Order: sequence, then structure tokens, then C-alpha cells
Amino acid sequence: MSVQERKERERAARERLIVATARELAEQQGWDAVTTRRLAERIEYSQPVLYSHFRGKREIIGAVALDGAAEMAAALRAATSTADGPRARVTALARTYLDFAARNPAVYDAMFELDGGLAFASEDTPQPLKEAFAALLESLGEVAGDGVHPALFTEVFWAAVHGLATLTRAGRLPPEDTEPRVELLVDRLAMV
Amino acid sequence: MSVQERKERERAARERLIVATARELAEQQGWDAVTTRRLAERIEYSQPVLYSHFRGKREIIGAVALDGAAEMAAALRAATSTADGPRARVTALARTYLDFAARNPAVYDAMFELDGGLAFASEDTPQPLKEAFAALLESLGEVAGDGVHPALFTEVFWAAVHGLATLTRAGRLPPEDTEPRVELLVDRLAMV
DNA sequence: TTGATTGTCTAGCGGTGCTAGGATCGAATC
DNA sequence: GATTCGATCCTAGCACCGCTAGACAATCAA
Repeated sequence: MSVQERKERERAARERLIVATARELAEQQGWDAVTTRRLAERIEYSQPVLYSHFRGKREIIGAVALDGAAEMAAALRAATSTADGPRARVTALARTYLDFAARNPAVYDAMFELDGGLAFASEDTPQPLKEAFAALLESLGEVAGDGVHPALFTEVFWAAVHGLATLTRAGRLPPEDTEPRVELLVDRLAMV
Repeated sequence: MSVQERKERERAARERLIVATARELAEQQGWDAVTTRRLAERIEYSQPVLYSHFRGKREIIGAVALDGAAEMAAALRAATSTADGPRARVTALARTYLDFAARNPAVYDAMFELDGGLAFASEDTPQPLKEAFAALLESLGEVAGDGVHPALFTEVFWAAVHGLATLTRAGRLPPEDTEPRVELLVDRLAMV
């Protein structure tokens, strides 16, 4: 019995290795560089091994996205917990969000730009994604304003920050003015 | 001399055909389906012909993006010109923008999601892109509010609408509540 | 009519995601 | 301890991708 358990442990470890390596490679050289061959070579197994863990490349991207979502949720929660007052929490939230996107571009892409085969905004949305959205909702709901549904407000605020993140990273917006943009956004949207 | 002119006309027509076909194919089956082979087959020429017009696939995407930018700029201008009052203009602008993105997803992707090799936010940004941004700036500058730089306000508003467009299309946001989102956004951001 | 130039196509390169089928290895049985 | 047998993994290969070299045909100038 113990033999089988050991095998399962090793298998789980290898799966984590695959996801971590994919993420690392994506952050280093972009997702285009994450080919099944390169990934297999880095983990020192042959290509088909990847397919014994994941249905295909898209599922690997999805796994990276889930890891990222959990990490981001934790970062957001940490940032908002140390700020006092609803207004300060929202500012910290926005800054942390944009900071995460800027520091982990490949992970952010996996979460929101690429197709990782994940379900969003439905019942079978994976827990880490719900968790990340809940972290947003928690702080943003406080400043939605009277008569505005917290979820609706969160969606709009999130969309705005997401837009800033992606347009900046894609070179559509010059990165220098990020801070005044955040201030303007919070100033106008948050009804403190 | 006339012979050469005819050839140039035919060549230009073929280039337009390539771009239009690429756009059509992308809207029908997504950009993944736009391969150089399929595209060549559709225009009834061999693959290398494409490379006598464009450096590669990315440049074809860029051409579609430029077409789309001109079209979008025209749509935005048309929408704002028939609305009266700054507030109504901004609402019309946002609705038209989201409508364009929803109706032309592949073109929108070419403009903002994919790499078309275009320069943004710099001197050598192609004219149609500048034009589209100018159309945004024209209406949004009116409602930026005192002491807020119009360009900064435009960037933030644009990012918000862009976020709504992409998150909705990627299934990250349910599409039903688009209208209340727009209203909330205009309500809060526009200082009428 | 000849020769050069322009235009286009066939064929092929190295790469991609993914998979079928055979080899190998380790655990359980005799 | 030898033998069976099933799980595990790898080699080899498929069809497709973006892109290009070089052969070929059509057109023009002399």
C-alpha cells in the first residue's frame, strides 16, 4: 500500500514541477517559448509524459492560471488587511493588482489573456478564481455607493484596472503615469 | 506607362483582397484558423504571394488592425456627432465602442490583443490609430473635470471600456449587464 | 526573335501540438 | 530467487504551422 502512496506522491510532485517549469519558462521567454518539447526537456522527461498529467497545452496554461489566482488573491488580501479605511483599502487593492500584473506578466496572461480552458463567472468556476474575485469584492463592496450592487461595482472597477494592466503591458499606454491613473480611478469610482 | 499603372492598381487590389479575406476568415473561425495556407487558398494564389505584400503574418494582422481602427474612429465620430450634450456624447461613445468590439471581435483582437507589430503611444504610431484615440479624446476631454489632464482622463476611461470589452468577450464577465456597467462608469467618471 | 526581367508556383525546411505502439522496469506471484 | 505481468515511459511519426529557395513561365525591351 505504501508503495502506491509513494508513487502518487512522486506523481503529484512531477505535476507541480511541470506547472512551475511552464510558469518559469513563460516568465523568462514568453508563452510562445513554452512548447511541449522545451517543457519536456526542462523537466527531463519525454513529451508524452506531459499528456499523462494534462490533456494538452491549454490545460497546463490553466494550471498556471490557477496557481496565479491563488497567489494574487493572497496578495490582495494582504494588501487590504494592512490598510485602514475603505478608501485606503481600495487604493492599496488597485496598486497591488497592477503590481502583480506587472511583476508576473506571463501568469497574468495565463489568467486573463490566454485560453486555459477555465470556466469564469459560472458555478463550476475553480475555487482560486472565485477566491480572487471575492478578495476584490470584499474591499470594493465597501465603496460601491448607495443603491449600487456591489458585484456590479466590482465588475466595473475590476475591468478598469484590468484595462490599465493589459494596455500598459502591451505598450498601448506609457507606463510612467500609472500612479496618477490609479488615483484618478479611485477618486472617481470610490464613494467613500 | 499605363501598363505599369494598371499593374500597380491590380497589385493594390490584391493587397486589399488579402486583408479583407484575412479579416473575414478571422471573424468566421477565429485568428487561429487564419493560416497562411488557408489564406492563400482563399485568395486563389500560392502562399509566397502573401510574402510579396507583407513581411509575414503579423503584418497582415497589423493591416487588419489599421482598417479596424479607421472604421472604429468613424463609428465613434458618427455616434458622438448625433448626441447632444457632453454627457450624452460620452455615453454614446462608450456604447458604440463596446458595440464595435462585440460585433467585430477578430478586428478588435487584431487592434488590441494580438501582436500586429504596430507602434502605440509614440511618434510613429500609424495615422488611423491616432485618429481613433483622437475621437476618444474629443468627447472625453469635455468631461475630464477641473484640473485633470484630458489625455490622462481619456486613458483611464479608455482602459475601463477596454477592460469591459475584453473581459466580456473572453467570458470573464456575463454579457447581460453591459448596459448598467456603462451607466455606472459614465455616472462616476464623467464630471458633467 | 532574342534576351532579360518580372511574377508566380512547387517543394521543402525546421518547427508546432499531439499520439500510437513498442520497450523497459518494478512489483507481485510461484 | 526466478517468472510473470501490468504500469510507465520513450521513440518515432502524424498533420499542420510560418516562411523561403529556386525552378519555371509570362511579359517586356531591344
